[in-house]
Amino acid sequence: MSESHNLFGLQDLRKKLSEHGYKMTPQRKEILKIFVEHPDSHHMSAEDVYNILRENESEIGLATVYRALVLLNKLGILVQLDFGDGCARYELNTTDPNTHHHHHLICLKCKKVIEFEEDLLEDLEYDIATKSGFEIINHEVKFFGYCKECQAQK
Amino acid sequence: MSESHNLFGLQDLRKKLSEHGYKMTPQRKEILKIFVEHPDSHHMSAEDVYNILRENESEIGLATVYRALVLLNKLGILVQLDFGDGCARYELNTTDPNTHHHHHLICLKCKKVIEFEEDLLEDLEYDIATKSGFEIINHEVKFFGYCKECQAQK
DNA sequence: TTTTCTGCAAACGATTTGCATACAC
DNA sequence: GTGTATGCAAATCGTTTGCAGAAAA
Repeated sequence: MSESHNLFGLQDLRKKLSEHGYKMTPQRKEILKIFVEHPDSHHMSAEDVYNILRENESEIGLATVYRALVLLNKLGILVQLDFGDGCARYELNTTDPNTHHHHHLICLKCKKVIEFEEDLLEDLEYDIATKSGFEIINHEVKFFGYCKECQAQK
Repeated sequence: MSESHNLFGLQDLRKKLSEHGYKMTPQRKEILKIFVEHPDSHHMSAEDVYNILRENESEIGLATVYRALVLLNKLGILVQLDFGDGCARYELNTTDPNTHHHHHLICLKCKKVIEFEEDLLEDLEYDIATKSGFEIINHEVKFFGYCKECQAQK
């Protein structure tokens, strides 16, 4: 199935857009395409996306990129990330609604961001819910430290 | 002992400053005092601190506040926090170096920030260290959801 | 044809910085 | 005295917004 090999294809985009009263435009299409076609270069900022567009001879304006990222995030197609480097970053939302997403290991030296797929926070969340009555929808975990490479040169 | 009742007194400030080649100034003293004297109003932004200063008839400039906060953070006297509300926030560093700090529960509706004192991440950190070779220095955990009060009105 | 979208440039808010003066050491 | 700190205003950076024209539906 095409759906399983490409979770957020353009048909999905069109559907999600019209469901919420938005229109399908070549700009939105192209911006989403960048995320789909760059699965390796995660964590792209608006500026990153804009630069790739300009490399591709695309005439999409920066404001349009910002607006598209906010929208795709609202539609659940992209997830917004914050690594404390002063700009919002995004990645394709590949998690199904029932699972939480991966954690990030941020190297204090080389600023590299490593993904870590594991979620051991269920116990902690249950604990919080019972103790404080807080209903947890999502969580964000960042670990700061030194990656293998930087440990050597420390 | 005065030290136990006031972890970061002015003597500590003076010492930490001179240790690193900085000077003790009335401005830095006064800014730290605000954090010490407002233990309840945590998570203050530069603007918050500046407003309190102006209430106190203090003539300290906003740029000085920013510079002091950055410095006090660097000296380990303050801890910088980020709740995704577009500005850096700070609180007194009351944790000893061997323990991690508390977590934050951020209400998606009223934006309230609740502190949660518990640290069950040791297992997870150990897991990450062994699996990825990443040396963890610190972590930051944020839980997003709905506080008791907002759950009712949802 | 109606409404939303785009691109540009201007506005924005948080933070930083250059510079002359003032102050801590 | 020497070097750092301050205060102000201007600069910066990421992001948002107003508006007139362009393009989906």
